[in-house]
Amino acid sequence: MPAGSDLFLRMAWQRMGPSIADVAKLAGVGKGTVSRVLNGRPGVSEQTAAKVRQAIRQLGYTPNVQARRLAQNKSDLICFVLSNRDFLHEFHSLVLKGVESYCSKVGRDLVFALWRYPLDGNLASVVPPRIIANRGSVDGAILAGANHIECVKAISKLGVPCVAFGNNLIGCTYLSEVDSVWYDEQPGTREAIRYLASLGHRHIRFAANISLPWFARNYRAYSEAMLDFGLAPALIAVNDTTDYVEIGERAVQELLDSGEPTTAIFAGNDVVAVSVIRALARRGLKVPRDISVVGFDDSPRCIECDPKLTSVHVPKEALGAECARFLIEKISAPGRVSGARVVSTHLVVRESCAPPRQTS
Amino acid sequence: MPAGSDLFLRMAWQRMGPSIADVAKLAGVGKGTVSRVLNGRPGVSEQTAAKVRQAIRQLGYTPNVQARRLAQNKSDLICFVLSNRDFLHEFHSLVLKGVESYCSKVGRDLVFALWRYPLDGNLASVVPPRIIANRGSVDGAILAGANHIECVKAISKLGVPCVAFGNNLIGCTYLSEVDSVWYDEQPGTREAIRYLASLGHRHIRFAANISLPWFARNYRAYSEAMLDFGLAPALIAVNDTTDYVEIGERAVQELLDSGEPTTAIFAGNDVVAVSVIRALARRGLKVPRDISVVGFDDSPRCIECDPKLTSVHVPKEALGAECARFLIEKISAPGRVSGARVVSTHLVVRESCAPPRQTS
DNA sequence: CTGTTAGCGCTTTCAA
DNA sequence: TTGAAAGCGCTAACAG
Repeated sequence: MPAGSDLFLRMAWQRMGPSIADVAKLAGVGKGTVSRVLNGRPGVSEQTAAKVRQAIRQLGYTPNVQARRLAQNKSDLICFVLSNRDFLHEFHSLVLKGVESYCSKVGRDLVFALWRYPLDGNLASVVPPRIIANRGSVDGAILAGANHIECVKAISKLGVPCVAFGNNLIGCTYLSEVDSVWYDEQPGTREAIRYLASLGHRHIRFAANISLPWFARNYRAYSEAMLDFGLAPALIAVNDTTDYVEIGERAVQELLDSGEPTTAIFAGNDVVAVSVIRALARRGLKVPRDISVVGFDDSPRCIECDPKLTSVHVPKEALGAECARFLIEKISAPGRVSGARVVSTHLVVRESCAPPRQTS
Repeated sequence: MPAGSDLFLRMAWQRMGPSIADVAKLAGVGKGTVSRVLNGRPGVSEQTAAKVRQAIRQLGYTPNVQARRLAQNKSDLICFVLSNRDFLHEFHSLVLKGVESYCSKVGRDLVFALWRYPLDGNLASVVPPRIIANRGSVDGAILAGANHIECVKAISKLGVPCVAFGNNLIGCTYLSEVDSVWYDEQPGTREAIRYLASLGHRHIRFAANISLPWFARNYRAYSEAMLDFGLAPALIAVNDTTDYVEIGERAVQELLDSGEPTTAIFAGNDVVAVSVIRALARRGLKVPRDISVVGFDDSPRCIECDPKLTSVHVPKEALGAECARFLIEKISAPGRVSGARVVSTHLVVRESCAPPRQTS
């Protein structure tokens, strides 16, 4: 690689702009001084600082990020890892948005990576995303999507600071098993049950595949809330498929077959809820006239369907922002922060619930 | 910063792993040789290569990306810029997925950035995303979302290789005005019209806000196809709102108010189409019995609604992959490739169309 | 085939 | 308050 301390030559040789040395020479100061000005560090007289700034402007100088990163041994890059998801659905899109906002506010950039591996907890064949494995590539990682807890631990052990999205963790037995951010399904679920009860409902059933941990957590919150209001929890389990639309359809079928009295259905999430409403409609049952439905997530489809869906709101952007904040704290104070952080949920009332039909 | 050529000291001092020098010393070779082995460059005997690999394994060495980037003056990073969008909707999620697949296949990582600016073409107050402006941060950029053509040109002029998503470009007068990738609405639109015509439809109306360039392009494709099939194009324009749901509702209202004979509606996109179906249903009109509807995009909601929506498929992942391929070609052969690239569209038939109702 | 050396552009002592 | 100089870890040209 040619040396070329001459600015013009270097520019001609490759699109490599002026360097700090060029600025220093033009301003008639040392490189160190330019660096100090650049980083707003104290100990430079206003007079020289002005000279330096003038030179910077004149040359159209911008610092070379790579060089700075090498010298400081950091990257200012955060990696957003989406694990075991086909693509960014609305939920994680909004989480990503929250992460992005926070990062750009604190001057960090965001690397996006997908990661796929079998979720059975067998780490033997799992390799971390290349960008994480490459030392120095990123300062830390946010593990979103669905992760197995052992994989999160493995990344941590690599020495990469990381924070995981809690609710989709597989094999996690307690909140703070790894550094993570969760949404707390309890407050919103409680509100939903209270709301349905106040409408007069007593037979509220929960529909989902509770072999999936996030649905299992929702179900637990539902059960506790039901008991607190003196109602009997009842589950419509469709545990042999992970296709949300199918879960909804099959739940309705099972419900009607069983003949159990039911005036409201609490769906595991909005997709299931919408599917339930459609399946009900196909059988001539109208929501909320004949039966009430509440969803979970508060996704955009809540207002795109008819009737508009009452749903438990999950603050996805706040969740993302919290992940980013937590991670950056970990990065800047290694070993000083850890545990789980939680954001709350609440009910958003729309049109899909009504008092139970009087069965005279 | 302490020197520390001693491995142990350096590791204790900071989590900075072994360097190429440590490997060289352990293997009893020079740094250059290690570098050659690392990069699979020829000119190393298998014997020494084995020694080096052994040393690498023994030390658990991984190359420092930043140092390599500085030395080679490149970042191996591609920036995916989402412009003027609140967040990643399904469409761009899939584009991003396509970009990610391609990039990870060729060993490049992906930086995600949001960019907001007024779309009126007034560049005065527009600043490029920081990551783009920072020299050396990324090797190139994919400009997705909705961009004003002048902003794309401005980024190019910065010396950053870039490729834009064409269909959402504002102020673009011809395909190859900037390096871009487009989906071609013609083939799919033509198929849709042919299909409706073969079903017996003659009164097919297009519903959208054609002040939005993407809808305008769809409308033009629709018009041409109609004329080719000897049919008269007819537009239901709702040009005073950009809310797709509202466009659908208002289009139906306008259609019914006008009393014009209409047996099929070609919606500007799927959201408009679904909204049209719902608005129709509220007025007692059933799709496809009373009227046929076709959408555009082929988004996931096509199979989540009832009836399932017949729609023109846009190959979003392929589009993203093409953006990435194009950009990487530009990066590796500066000035040698340019222009516009196009991916095709096709019709996906589902349940929302039927022969027109016999109005006896 | 291989070791040595001179950078890449920036930060950070250290001495003045 | 400042300049000089020694790195950061790697690549690439050059000499052997």
